Amino acid sequence: MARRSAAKAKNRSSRKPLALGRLDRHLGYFVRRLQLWIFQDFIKMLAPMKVRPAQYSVLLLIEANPGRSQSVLGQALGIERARLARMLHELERRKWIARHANGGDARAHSLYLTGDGKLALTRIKRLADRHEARLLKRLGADHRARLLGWLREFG
Amino acid sequence: MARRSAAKAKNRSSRKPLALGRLDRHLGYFVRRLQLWIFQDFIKMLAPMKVRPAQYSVLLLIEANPGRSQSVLGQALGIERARLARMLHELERRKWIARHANGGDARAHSLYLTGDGKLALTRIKRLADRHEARLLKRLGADHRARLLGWLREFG
DNA sequence: TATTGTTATACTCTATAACTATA
DNA sequence: TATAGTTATAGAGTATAACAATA
Repeated sequence: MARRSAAKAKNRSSRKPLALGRLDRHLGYFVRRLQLWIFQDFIKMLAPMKVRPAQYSVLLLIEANPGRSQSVLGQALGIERARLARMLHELERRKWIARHANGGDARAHSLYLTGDGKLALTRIKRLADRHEARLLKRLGADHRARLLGWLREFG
Repeated sequence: MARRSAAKAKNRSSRKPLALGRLDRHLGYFVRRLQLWIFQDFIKMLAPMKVRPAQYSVLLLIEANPGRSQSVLGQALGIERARLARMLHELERRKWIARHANGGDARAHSLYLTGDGKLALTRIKRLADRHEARLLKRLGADHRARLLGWLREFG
């Protein structure tokens, strides 16, 4: 039988499940696994808009805080300023954000969403909601709420 | 006064704390922040041995499951086989692991720690313990234990 | 035909350093 | 002197594809 020989072949290389060893005691290992699952699901669900998690967080923060500078934004999100500069160029190329002169400081740029950006963000949020719903289903409402509460405290 | 003018300069660009907007409702955002904190602390504490989180997880899994193949190891850790091949070359170069012929399958390599590798892993574990202690202090014993329990369920 | 391990490429992200123009 | 933004480079990690040897 094909099924039996496939099972046999598999047995040769992965007979027993692997022991985690000390990894089982490391919070970082499990946090990383959850984070990977979430980001991969996010990227998959947001694929129609080609938006990655970091870009999404930048768009949301500009929406909630229009007119602020790159350095402030980068600090809030923990994105290095060199990386943020390139990311904003990409978002500008897509006509989703605009950089204007900052009244008080000629070195700084004030960041805003464009009309296109606001429109795109509406669609992006709908896709992000779907992702969040899948996560909720995976974790359960109770777990999710308590996890969120604790992690907010940590940050 | 220097202090006052510095404060004034700061006020111009970061007067108010930033609003998180919808980010505050996304579990992924907070999971990512915790994961970043943990990995950065891990890398800092393990700097004397120049070991990164992924390498550490590979060493622990080889220790707990000697003789298994690369493909099995990679699947267990979610590391892509091409990436794992390069990582194992690096660990082999440092004389921490060895690849032997696998009895049943001439395509596969069986992975083992060398004597050097076991010795190094002893020191690595001590540093990893310090990292875990710092995390425990940061989170609190209660939070940590409950988080670990929940995240284990998820994986 | 499928799998194991390898090499190669492209892209994202992190971490630096160096540069300019302001402050 | 220090800061805001830019450019460049190096390294890690992810995602593919293609390949040789073997199953």
